[in-house]
Amino acid sequence: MATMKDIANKAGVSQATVSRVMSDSSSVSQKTKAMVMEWVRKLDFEPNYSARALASSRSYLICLVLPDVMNPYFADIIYHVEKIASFNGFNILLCNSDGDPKREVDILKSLKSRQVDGVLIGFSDNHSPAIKILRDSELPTVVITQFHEDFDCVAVDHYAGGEMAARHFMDQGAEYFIYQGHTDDDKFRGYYNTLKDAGIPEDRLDIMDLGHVWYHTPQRAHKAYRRALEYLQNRKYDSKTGVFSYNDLSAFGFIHAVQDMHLTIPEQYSIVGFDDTFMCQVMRPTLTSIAQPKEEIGQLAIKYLLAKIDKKVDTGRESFLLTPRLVQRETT
Amino acid sequence: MATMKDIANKAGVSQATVSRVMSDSSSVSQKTKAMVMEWVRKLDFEPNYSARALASSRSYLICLVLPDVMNPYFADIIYHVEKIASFNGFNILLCNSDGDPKREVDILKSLKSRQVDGVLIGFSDNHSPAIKILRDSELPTVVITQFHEDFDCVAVDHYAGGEMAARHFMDQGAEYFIYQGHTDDDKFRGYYNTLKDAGIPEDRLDIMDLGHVWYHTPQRAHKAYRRALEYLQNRKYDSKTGVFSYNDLSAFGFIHAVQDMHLTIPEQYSIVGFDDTFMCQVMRPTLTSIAQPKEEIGQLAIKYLLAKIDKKVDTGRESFLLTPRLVQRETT
DNA sequence: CTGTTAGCGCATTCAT
DNA sequence: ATGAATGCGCTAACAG
Repeated sequence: MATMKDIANKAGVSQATVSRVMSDSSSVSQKTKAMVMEWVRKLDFEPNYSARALASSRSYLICLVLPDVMNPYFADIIYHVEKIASFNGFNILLCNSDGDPKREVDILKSLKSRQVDGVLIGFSDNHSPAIKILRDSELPTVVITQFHEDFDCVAVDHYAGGEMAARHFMDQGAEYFIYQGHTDDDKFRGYYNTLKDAGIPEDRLDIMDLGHVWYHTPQRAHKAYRRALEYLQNRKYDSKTGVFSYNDLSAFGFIHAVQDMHLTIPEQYSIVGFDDTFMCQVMRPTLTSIAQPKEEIGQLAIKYLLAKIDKKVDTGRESFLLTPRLVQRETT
Repeated sequence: MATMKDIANKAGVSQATVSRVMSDSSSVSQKTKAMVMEWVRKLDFEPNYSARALASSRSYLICLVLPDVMNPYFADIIYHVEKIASFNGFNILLCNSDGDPKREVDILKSLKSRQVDGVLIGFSDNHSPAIKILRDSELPTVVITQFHEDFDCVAVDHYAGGEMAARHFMDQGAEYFIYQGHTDDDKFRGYYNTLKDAGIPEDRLDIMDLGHVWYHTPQRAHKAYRRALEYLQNRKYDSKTGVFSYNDLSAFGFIHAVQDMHLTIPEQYSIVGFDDTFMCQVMRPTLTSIAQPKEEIGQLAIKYLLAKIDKKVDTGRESFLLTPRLVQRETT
């Protein structure tokens, strides 16, 4: 590995001049610049990041902390973030918190010593102790997926998503409504409030709580399936029913239960998932789902973070609330 | 951020002693060690990685280069690799080559200047120009997923996988065989040779080439579906047929075509996918698939790489060929 | 426009 | 067992 010193010797200039050429900041004459660049090419020189980071406390490293890198939703985010980051000369340090606040704390503590330039994080929990650590670190940060008042955020309007599902069901003529998922969630609130405001009586809304986990496993679908089967077996009501699920995987579970009970989709049961994962298009029947603009989330988050790092943005808190979109398919 | 100097001042020792305590290598008296550690705790000291890397050329950074981080198969690998790496004090630098040799080359060129300690890579192509660069860099490297004679590898025996599919079909009484995918692949060879050796005439094997891409998109399934539909519409043969697909997504495409033609699974068409992604359990009918031991691949690869970095392993080339496993479900 | 100098925080060699 | 000194490769004043 050639160093600036090597280049300087060959080109007959000082090491500082080589540094100037590389950062092409301050003034360097065209002639010496050309000289230096020639040797940079000849010796295939690339500046040492560790040395640069040590001297300038700029590592060109962005840490991406996610609760579950296996989840296709986050995998999408990783892809778009990495793409733009690398395009701008930054590398991604990927950390999986596993939805565990302890791991999250450890990760964030290590960031300062890694001298990362910025952090992109999806918290495992909005009350994670990691939050204080991150705030105290004063690292440029952008929170993705959820909101947190202490940070700049790029999130999706889950409330609006719930609203969309509710309206869609009513448009389709549903008279009874089910929600699959935990109720401490904006998408539930949007769903519930919209139905209530439309005059739907409370006894026409059933809630099937499946607990909340980040893990993206087939067990999710199984659990939803079994709960749904049990539910359908004991059910007498037969007007058109809308089923809104907190994620696609659980929606598939419900679909299978409906099929096993020889009920019809979408005539008797109209189903809407959440996330619009690629499975929605692959499954039969194809699943109507609320799509989160994953590409936009990732791109916006990393672009905003890079701008913050470059001090191009610093006017206090700024958050982006992206609107989801209902993608209609065969289940409705 | 406290530095060793700060600790040294507080503890009344030299910075060198603090360094010794932190690396707990050379001899330090119990007393001074305790003193130092106390201040390390009090000041919440953590060594600066950039400085350490610069001085010792050890970054505790592992670069994971993958062709498609969105693919669930690789997402699994990322998860297991990150887990073990972080447990051992290493961080993961994640790079997506997008299956593009040019990007791959750029990534690998940058690794030296990043001073990464090791590389875990899944090549976009076994003839990628990136290979020479990586070889010349002399960085500790482990290649995952595929084989390459110039590197240590952790791969899966695709040939055996094809063999398993072939035998499985014959056991089920299939008389006609289809292969979906590109034929320049060991899983095809294993499939083909096994059938041939069993006396199956060549005209009983159809190949449906879908091209080879890393990208994991629903379009894959659509393409497979349309090709399969067209194929089935023109088909007269009606003995039991085994369909072996080079990945699960394409297998689903075939399944849908069979369903649309009102043919039966597994009576008329017996289908086996590859990868055993979680969709196999979620889809109806559930898909029989050749499972790659993803967890084992990831764990073995990173463990072996860490051992190489620690110079605990250096006895020439060593490669691991893991055996896949057929998971039978409803499609066979 | 360019060279000199002084660190950045740590590992490491050489003394003691 | 420990301190002093040196250098890793680069950035950032400070001179000129």
